[in-house]
Amino acid sequence: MATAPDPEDLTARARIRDAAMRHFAEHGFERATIRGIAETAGVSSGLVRHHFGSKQALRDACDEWLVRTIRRLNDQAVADMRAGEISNYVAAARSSMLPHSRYLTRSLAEGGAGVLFDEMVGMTEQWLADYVKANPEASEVNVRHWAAVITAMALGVPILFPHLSRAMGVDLTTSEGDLALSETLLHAYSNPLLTRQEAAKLRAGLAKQERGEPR
Amino acid sequence: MATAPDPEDLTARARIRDAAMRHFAEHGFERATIRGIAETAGVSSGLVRHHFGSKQALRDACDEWLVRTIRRLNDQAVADMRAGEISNYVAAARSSMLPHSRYLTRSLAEGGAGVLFDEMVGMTEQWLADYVKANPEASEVNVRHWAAVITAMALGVPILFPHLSRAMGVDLTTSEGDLALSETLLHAYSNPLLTRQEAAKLRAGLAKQERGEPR
DNA sequence: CAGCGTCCTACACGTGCGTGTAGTCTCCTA
DNA sequence: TAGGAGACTACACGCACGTGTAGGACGCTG
Repeated sequence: MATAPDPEDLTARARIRDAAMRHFAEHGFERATIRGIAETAGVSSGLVRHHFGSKQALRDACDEWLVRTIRRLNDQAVADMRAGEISNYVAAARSSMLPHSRYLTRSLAEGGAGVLFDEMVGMTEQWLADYVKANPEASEVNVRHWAAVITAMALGVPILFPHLSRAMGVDLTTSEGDLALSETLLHAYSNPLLTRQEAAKLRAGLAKQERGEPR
Repeated sequence: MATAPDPEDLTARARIRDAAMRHFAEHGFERATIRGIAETAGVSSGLVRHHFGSKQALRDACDEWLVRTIRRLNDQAVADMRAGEISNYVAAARSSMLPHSRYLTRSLAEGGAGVLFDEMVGMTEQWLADYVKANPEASEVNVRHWAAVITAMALGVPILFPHLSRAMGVDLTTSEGDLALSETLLHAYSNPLLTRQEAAKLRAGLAKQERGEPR
């Protein structure tokens, strides 16, 4: 289960990248410094520049590496699931994302990691295609739009993790907190806030407003 | 309907605060500069320091002003709704938030504006209390937790606005985009992704895992 | 009018940053 | 063994930033 490090790892380049991901995750891109990253990696700041050229390029390299890593983990999880070796795809995806979630959410919130967002939307879209097949009454919507909105909403949770933790009154980094969050998420995903009738009514209101009704 | 500016407005202090909100919203706290804010406000950079003391204090003042403003608009919307003058509370809240949404979402994503987040959770919690009264079958969850999660998820949409816009293939800043987003949101809020049976099953799995099952 | 507080500007200071440059060391290859 | 490329360091540059300081302009109060 231990994620085998890339063969190219253990090199200074890999150490720099790992350190950069930690610093970007913890302090954000702006506050993170090349000198700090270099120190964490145990190299000189010049070497960072030698390997990556610029701070922005270092960030791009981190994004790209994360895309590759998550894609690999996802492919493996899908294969495991196909082989019947694993039952809970969501849990697998979650555990593969978790070590990088802080980096990922920061990058997303800062407007980066677009490729990853799109990829997640794509995965969700595939998932929803099956869902719509089983629930034809939900097919009145553009599935890609739906997938994008669901993805954005789902990402709101890790992005606002500190706020959420405080508002819930539970430290979400503990296992109790994780359990409480998981239960709440299951509840949220299984309890619609609007009935289909209410939604239809509001949708009609939207259309009317669109036709020129003042707000 | 035009929001009357505070009497203290039009002063240099107010102009600085407005400019700061624009810069923080557009560039984020780190990238925004006091000199740039001062230029936008048409004053010297020293005056910014004179009125607010430091960059962080300026940010705090912006947060505080936004809390006051949104609270005022919300109270007014509630009053209007009680008086039967307005039908759609969501639309009212949305339009009152919209001008500040970029500032708000950036601040939230950067870990700030905690007071506002908590306040939104509180509003959602009140709303959910009514909901649970009407739907007693949904009462097995901690309502505060539920409110916090819903709030975080709902905020994921504006926080990831650019990503969402790109993934949907629609410019969400246009009225067509706004309509598409609204319809998708109504769909998302009225179509649960899990049945209550599925959720119960997964919840049982969670409990089992908690009791020591290896992942 | 004198005094004073407030609003406001101009300008300098120190710092930490990303970046640039020159040079050393190590290892591989011909 | 010569040489050359890549890995790596030390160090300096220049700049933009937040912050500090000195002082002017205005208006109010005695």
